Parts: sequence; structure tokens; C-alpha cells
Amino acid sequence: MSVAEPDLRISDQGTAPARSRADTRRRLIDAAIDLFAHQGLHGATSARIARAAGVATGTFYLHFRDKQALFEAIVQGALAELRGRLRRAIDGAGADARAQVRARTAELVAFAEDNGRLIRVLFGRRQEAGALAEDVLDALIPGIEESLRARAAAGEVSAALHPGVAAQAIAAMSSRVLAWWVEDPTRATRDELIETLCRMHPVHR
Amino acid sequence: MSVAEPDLRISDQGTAPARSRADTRRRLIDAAIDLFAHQGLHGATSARIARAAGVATGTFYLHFRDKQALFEAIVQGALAELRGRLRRAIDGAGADARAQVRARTAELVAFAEDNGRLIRVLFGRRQEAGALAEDVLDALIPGIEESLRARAAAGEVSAALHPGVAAQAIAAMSSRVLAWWVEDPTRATRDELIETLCRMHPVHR
Amino acid sequence: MSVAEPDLRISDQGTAPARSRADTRRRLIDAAIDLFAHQGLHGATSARIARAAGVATGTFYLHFRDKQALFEAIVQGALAELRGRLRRAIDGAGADARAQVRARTAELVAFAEDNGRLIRVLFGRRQEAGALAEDVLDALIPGIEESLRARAAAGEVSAALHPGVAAQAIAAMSSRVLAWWVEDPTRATRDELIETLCRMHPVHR
Amino acid sequence: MSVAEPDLRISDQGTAPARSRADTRRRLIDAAIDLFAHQGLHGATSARIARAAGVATGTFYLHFRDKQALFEAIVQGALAELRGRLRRAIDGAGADARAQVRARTAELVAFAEDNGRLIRVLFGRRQEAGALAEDVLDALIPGIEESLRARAAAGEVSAALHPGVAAQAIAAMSSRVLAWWVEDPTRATRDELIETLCRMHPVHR
DNA sequence: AATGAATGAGGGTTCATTCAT
DNA sequence: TATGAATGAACCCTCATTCAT
Repeated sequence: MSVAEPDLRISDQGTAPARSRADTRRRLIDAAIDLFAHQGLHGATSARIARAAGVATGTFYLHFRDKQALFEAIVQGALAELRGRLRRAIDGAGADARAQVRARTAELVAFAEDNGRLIRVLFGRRQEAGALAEDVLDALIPGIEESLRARAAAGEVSAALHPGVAAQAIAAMSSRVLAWWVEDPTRATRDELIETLCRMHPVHR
Repeated sequence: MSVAEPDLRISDQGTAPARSRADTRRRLIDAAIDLFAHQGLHGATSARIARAAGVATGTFYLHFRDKQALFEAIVQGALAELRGRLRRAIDGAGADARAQVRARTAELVAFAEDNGRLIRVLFGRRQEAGALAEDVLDALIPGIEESLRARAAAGEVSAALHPGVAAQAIAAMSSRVLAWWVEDPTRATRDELIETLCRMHPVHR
Repeated sequence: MSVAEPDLRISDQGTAPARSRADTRRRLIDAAIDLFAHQGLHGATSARIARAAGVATGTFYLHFRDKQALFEAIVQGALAELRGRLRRAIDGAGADARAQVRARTAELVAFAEDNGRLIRVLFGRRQEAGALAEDVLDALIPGIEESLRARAAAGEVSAALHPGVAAQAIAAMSSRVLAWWVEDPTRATRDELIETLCRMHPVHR
Repeated sequence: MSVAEPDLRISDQGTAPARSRADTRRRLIDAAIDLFAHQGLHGATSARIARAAGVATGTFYLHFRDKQALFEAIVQGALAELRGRLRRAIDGAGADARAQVRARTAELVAFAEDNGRLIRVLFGRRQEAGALAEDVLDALIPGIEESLRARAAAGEVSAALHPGVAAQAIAAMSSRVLAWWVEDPTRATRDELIETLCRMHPVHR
């Protein structure tokens, strides 16, 4: 799994046992995402996650206070990587609003391709992980809304749009479309996906 | 609960025991939606639903084969009413594409106002009912997609949009925005909501 | 079902509603044996028995105090018919001990052929009705034992046999062999069955 | 409980936790047989078995997939010990057919004395464990039948006997007589029991 | 730190029986 | 007498979490 676990850097600098500890933690997170993706939240009991990670049941609780803490670690890891990628993509896109939206959208699609299991777990059709998905979207939406306000002020999007409503709409369409697409990437080409998402963004009107 | 259970009218004309049976069923559905809304799917055990409906645990299973069947009854009831309302709204909107989208959107908002608990359960923030929501969206999306194709053929929406992708996007934004709004209707005025949703629909470009 | 319900004669002479009552009772017993035979005791809930008999659930309890009473009615009916047939068979067999055993055995086999479902239910491989079977055997064993004592006194069976033990043995072998045979009558011919059972009876030594 | 659990010896040599696990398993089996004997299969719920074994309900399912698996463990344990004892008894009995039958019968009686609870559970009057008993008998009957065929070929039993029928008969009489006797060993002396069972075996004609 | 057996509350579901109609 | 909806105790089984080793 390529979702970043930023906290691990500290551990990585520790002793050998500490490195092993970080490995175990990563394996647990990875196993959890796998189980979520393949069997749904239902199949992801702490015992099964531990087993899939190759550790004993009790070891799970040496790394996470409880299952909720594991969920949060997954979400935080996903958010940390996603935010980094989006920031870098936008930074490289220049000042044009449409170009920025396109760069952001393309990076989102790339992230989904790299993290298919995670996207399916968070936003997929059998999304049993609704609460987790909310945490991710809630973390992203304020930024979207703020950006919309700035663009409205700059005349790049219509002032008739309610930024809060539009931010919810953009977050929802992006997450669902990505989940729908990673489930079966033949449903649309990569370019159709990006083009359609960009055209539905208010900045493209 | 105002979600229609259309079939019950027939039962309502039956014998007294039959009426009582229909009443019990309706109370169970109503109690289930309440519990889903307030405690999430987690809190909605069959025993608690029965208790909230004022019947014994076993009575639940006289009316629904299992909990899944209750979920489906809720979804079917919601879909039946929603479809009827949307059809009537569009029928009264004339031939103009934008007018149809506006009529449809306004009716959606009205439905959400009338069925706040249900919307929160299906699409809300703590959406533990992901699978149910999927059933609703899956049922609606083909119609949206077909409509987009027709409008693309008529030149009313851009041919550069991928109808399948756009249909997913429209369904996702509508459901989430409504859930976000019914959670706290002061977040935007009714008109801001409708205006923003309409403007984000491809037909308004 | 051909198991006698001797008590019904009285009812049969009653009014029309009384005859109907007797019919319902017989239908319930018949349905119960059918369900036992096809689905085991597990599948024979009072509601299912009633449904199979074409009456409402509550009607079951107008005819039997509880399920145990139904079981007893089945056993009593079977015993009443079986005893009558065995008595008549022996009465027609003359005084010879071996001839009597043979007549009794032949009649047992005939009874099993006429009442396959019942035999399977009571003594069959998936005998979930162990308690019922015990009641039948318990009712028959004293007679077998007494008969063995008489034959031992007459020198027709070895005095070295313990009559109580032998009676248990005869009852057990007869019931099981019949159940095994009715399950699949091609396992042995009728004559092989009778011959073997007779030869294993102490009187044939 | 003296029914062998042969595989446990390996575990017994394992680590302390492993020994504890084997102990718990044995206690569950022991408690189950006790409950079956005293309250019938009906009274032997998984919760009560666990409680009688001094463990929590959930522990039951750490050791047996479900109740059926516990039943099978009981049957397998009983069969393993019984077969071993019968084999050794026959091996020590020489070549004479009657001596072998007597040795086998004596060993059966000794086994019943050592495993009274188990015999009562499997074959006793309130035999609710019919399916378990069938498994035991089904496992033993082919050997009995084959032995009868060999003895018929050797002229030691009558060729007029149908081996399949006779094997069913022998198994049924043995199991029931033993269950009847262990219920109240004063019903017959040990020797009367053995003598009568032997005399009813076809080889003693 | 790691193990994995143990815990026990709680979930979904069934069914013998009752009772208002 | 017949109906069938309702009852609720009881069952089987799961699983998040703990703790002795």
C-alpha cells in the first residue's frame, strides 16, 4: 500500500526493534485495507486483520488502541499522501484556474489508480466504511470551499454558486466517480474521466 | 414517516387483522428509520427496532424475513415515492431541458424536506447504510445516464461529457448535498441549494 | 396415513362439526408424520404442521394440548394398530412357537411396508424421535419378555437366556432392521428379511 | 471421562498454553457428555456446556466450530477407544469363532461399564442423540457384516442369514442392551448379559 | 514486545404457545 | 370452532478486547 504513514519516519530512525514495530504497524494497516476491500468491514475483525498481517491477535492492540484507531490511521495516512500529491500537482500547474482544476483532477485520478483498494474501501459501492469516508471528505471540503470563494472573488466561477453547497457537490462527485471507475477501469478511459470531471467543475463554465 | 408504502392501500381495505398487520409493518419501518437516523445502523438491532415499534422481538420476523428485508422495504418505499414525485415534476415542466432539470432538482429538495430522516440515513454523514444508498442510486443512475445521452444527442449538453461518468457525478452530488443540507437547513437557503445544484448540472453550461 | 386412531370412532358417530374435528385431528397427525419423515423433527414446528394440515396455527392447540400430546397420539395410534395386527397374526398361526415367531415377524414386516413414513420417523437413521421410539418399544417389550419366559418354561428357548436382556435385544433388532429396510427395500428381499429376523430369534436355535 | 482423545498426547507435550488448550477441550467434551446424560441433548446448550466446563460461552467456539463438531469429537473419541479395545480383545481370543464373539462381547460390556455416561447418551432410552448413535453404528456395522460373510463362508454361521440384515440386527441389539443395562446394572448380572448376547449371535447356533 | 487462549455481552433468529377477533 | 398476529424466552454464534505467559 502506498498510502503514506508519515509518523513512521521517526520510528524508522529508531533501533532495530523499533523498525520492526513500524513494519508490524504498516502490515496491520495493509492487511486491514485488504480485508476491507475483499470482504467488507464485516469480514475485517481484529483477529482476522492480525492473522492476515502475520501477527497474533493481541499484537493488534499493541499497535492500535482499538479498531477505531486503526481506521483513523488509515484515513490519516491516505489524507497525508493525497494532500501532498494534490499540493505538488497544483504548485506545478501555474496560475490559470482551469489548469489548476485539471492538474488537481488528473492527480486525483492518478492517486486512485495507485490506491485502488483504499478508494474502494472508502468510497466504493459497498461502502461500509461510511464514517471513514466522511472523515476524509470533511478534511478536504474546507479547502475546496475556500478555493471556490477565492475563485468567485476573482470572477473565475459564478457568484451565483453557494460555495458550501458546491464544495459538497465537488467532493461527492469526485469521490464517487473515482470509486466507480477503479472498480472497473474499462468503464471509461482515463481521459474521458478527467475531461468529464473537469467539465463538471464550476470553473469550466 | 412519509415515504410511501403504496402496496399497503390494498391491505388497508382488508379485514381488521389485515389492517393491524399493515400497521405493525409500517410501525416497524418507521421505527427502523428513526433508529438508523439517531443511532446509525449499529444501534438498529432487530430487538431495538421492535421495541421502538412497540412490539415484541419476534414480531419483527413476522413482517420481514430478516434485517436485510427491512432495509429493502425501506429502500423500495423511498424509491417508489421518489420516482413518482420526480415523474410528476418533470411531466409538469414542459419541454425545455433546463426547466426540466430545475423542476427535478426542486422536487428532489422538496422530497428531502419531507423525508429528512430517510435522507440522513441513506446518504448522511454517518452513513452506515452505504449498501442501501447504493441500491437507491443504482436504481436512479441508469435513468440519469439515458437522459444525458438524449440531451447530448439534442445538443443540450456537451458531447465531450462521458454520460456514464456524468451520471455517477450527478447522483453523487445530489444525494450528498441533500443529506448535508437536511442535517442543518440553515447552511444554505432552499433557493441557494436549488440554484447551485442546477448550475452544476451539465445542461446549464 | 394408515395408523389407527381408535378414539375417532366415537367422534365419527358425532355431529357433522364433530366429524370435521376428527378429520382435522387426523390431518394434523398425518402432516406431522410427513414433516418428520421429510424434514426431521427440526422441520416439524407446530406452525408448519398446522400449515401442512391446511389449518391455522392456533387450530393445532385446539386439537392437542401441546406438541408432546401430538407425539403421544402418533405413538398411541401406531401401537394400537400394530398390536391389533400382531394379535391377529399370532392367533392365526397355530400353537407352534416357531410358526408364531414367523407369523409375528411377517406381520411386522407388512406393518412396516404399510407405515414406512412412521417407521422411518420412529426408528430411522436420523431418528430424532428417540423418545417416541422408546415409548413404542417400552410398550412392546414386556409382552416380548413374558412370551420368552413362557417359552423358556416350555423348553422352546434356552433357559440360559436372560428374558429381560433378550427382550431388549429382540425389540432393538426388529425396530432397527425394519427402519433400515424401509429406507431402501432393495437392500434385502422381503423373504431374506423375514428369514434372517426369524433365525436370530432365540426360538430358532 | 475415559473416552480416548488420542491426539491430545501430542499437545500434552507442547508448551504450557498448548497443554491448557488441550485441557479446556477435554473439559468441554467431558461436560458435554455429562449434560447429555443428565439433561438430554435438549439441555446441552453451548452456553451450559461451557459453564459446566468452567469456561465462558465464547471459549466453546475456540475449540469446536459449532455444536455438531463437538458431537463429532465425542463420537470420534468413543469410536477410537472402542475400536482399539475390540481389536485387542479379539487378537487375544484365538481363532475359534465363538471365542472371538465372546471376547468381543465381554469387551463391549467392559467398555460400557467404563463409559456408562457415553453409552447412555448415545444409545440410551431418552436417546436424543440419534444422529450421533447412527454415526457410531454406521462405523461399526461394515466390519460386523464383513465378519459375518467370512464366517458364513467358513460355515460358522448359517448361509441362510442375510449378512447385511444380520449386521444391523447385531449392532442394534448390542447397543440397546448395553444402554439398558448401564442404566441399571442390577437388571442382569454381567454374566447373564454376556451369555445372552453371545447366544443371540448367529455364530452360537 | 509478542502471543493466543479466554472472556462475555450482544447480535440475529426461531418457535411453542396464547389470545383477541 | 377457527384464525393468525403477537409474544418473549432461549438458542447459536461472533468478536472486540484483555491478560497470563
